[in-house]
Amino acid sequence: MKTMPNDLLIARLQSHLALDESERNGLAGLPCQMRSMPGRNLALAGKLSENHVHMIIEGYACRYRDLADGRRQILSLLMPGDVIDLRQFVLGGMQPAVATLSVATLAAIPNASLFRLLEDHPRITTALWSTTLVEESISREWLVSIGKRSAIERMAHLLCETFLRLAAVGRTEGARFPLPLTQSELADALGLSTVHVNRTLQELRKSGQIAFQAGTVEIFDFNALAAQAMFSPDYLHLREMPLIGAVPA
Amino acid sequence: MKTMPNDLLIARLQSHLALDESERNGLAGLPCQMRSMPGRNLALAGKLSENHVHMIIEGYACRYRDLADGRRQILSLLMPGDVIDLRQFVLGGMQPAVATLSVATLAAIPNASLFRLLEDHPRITTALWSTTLVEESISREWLVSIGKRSAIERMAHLLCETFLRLAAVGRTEGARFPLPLTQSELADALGLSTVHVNRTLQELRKSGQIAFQAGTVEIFDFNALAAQAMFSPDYLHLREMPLIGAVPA
DNA sequence: CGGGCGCAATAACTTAGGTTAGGCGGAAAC
DNA sequence: GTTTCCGCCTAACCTAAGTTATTGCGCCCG
Repeated sequence: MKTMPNDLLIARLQSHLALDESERNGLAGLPCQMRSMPGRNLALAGKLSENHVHMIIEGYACRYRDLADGRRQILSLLMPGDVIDLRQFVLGGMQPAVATLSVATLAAIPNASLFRLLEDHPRITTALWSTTLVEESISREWLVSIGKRSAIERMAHLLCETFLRLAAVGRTEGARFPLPLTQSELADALGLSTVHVNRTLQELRKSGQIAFQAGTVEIFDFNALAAQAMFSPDYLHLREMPLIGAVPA
Repeated sequence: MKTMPNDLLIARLQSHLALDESERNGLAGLPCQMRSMPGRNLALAGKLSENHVHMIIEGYACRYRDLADGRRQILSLLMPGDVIDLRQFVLGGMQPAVATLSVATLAAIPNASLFRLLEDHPRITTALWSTTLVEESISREWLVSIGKRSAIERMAHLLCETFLRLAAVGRTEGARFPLPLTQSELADALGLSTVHVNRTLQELRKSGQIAFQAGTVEIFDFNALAAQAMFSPDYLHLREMPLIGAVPA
């Protein structure tokens, strides 16, 4: 049961760096408003307060960039446990746009409270830093995908990655997980066209690797899919990875 | 004159966050060994001590990933002022491989000294964190390039980005700057084939946009090149950007 | 000083993936 | 309850970029 927002934050931070009792207590004491985003495809641009740091509690969102002529690139998927606006918190200025991909609920922590907490507990700064480094690591892996992997490999890689990230926060059910993206959103994430995403999914279905309907993916043989994608999970920096073996072959 | 390694580090950190006197003094007092890497194309894997954080003082390097079947993706270019191994410092574990792209000289700071400094000056942690966030921001922009920009746009974008990054550390001369990459290294960075990099460079030359010979690039009209690439420099998070205007049109 | 090698250049040909254009079905809207 | 719209699917065709191959040059090395 990780629906308490502060617990989710603590769990996320501890997945990279062990925290002591007083640090955990400090985090647990952070004031934290819940904010629910009612629908999909909502740009969060003006909707999120600049004076708060937000974390996804439930649902999906993405970072994206639009080019002047309408091309769009989705830069990352954001899932429960992911913190959205640390860049803004640290560097100020703008960060890439964020939009929901499903109904979502966010937790909002006032910047000032977080600042105060970090003054008392400098190691929490390091823990938060870690989460941004992991995000960067994922970004880099996407770079490898888009730069060097074929369409099927890319798709397979994204599915493997998403499966493990969700498993780490308890959002998988066996080999199934929710993936509420349209094919054209997948296309924007993978640097492909919508049509080709469709072809690619057909191929993965026909070869019996996955099922994907109604926003739910099922991976029939994780290890095979991972091999095809040249997926290796180190870059996710998950400390525990009990689930790969647990997936039925 | 930024050849003193600690000064370069201070300058880099201050480009994101103003530091006070005692913080600057602390940084200036960091012990720091110089290490020179004699040639290009040296993987730094075993060569860098895990007990030090390294910064590039002179020369070029890159992060890269090799896939099992020989495909390679260059993930980022590292230039004077860039810190190489903060991920390892914070998260431990592996980070993507790094290789030199020219003769280079590095500064090595013992992890232990840095840890001690960060305990006394927590804001320096935030400043270091900022540098990794800027790197991430650049990664994301590469993602946009490889995902959505055409070959010429990609090349133009890389040249604009590199020009500004080098200008920020005083490594440009007017509109010229060193870029000691082979066409096949450029290909690995841009997600293109060597042949197509060649074609693309020819085209940029024929249209009078750039000169590129002997490892030196000259940009004849920065603003035009930036427009073609849909380059906008915000993502580099440079606080001062006096140089765009200064480039002759 | 001659042979080999890495890099740039270019040409000929192939292909993965993009583009355009429909059709089909379900769900929200009126 | 029909209309509209959006998402999925398919087919035909196109093109940007990949692949393979050859040449030539400068440089290091023997």
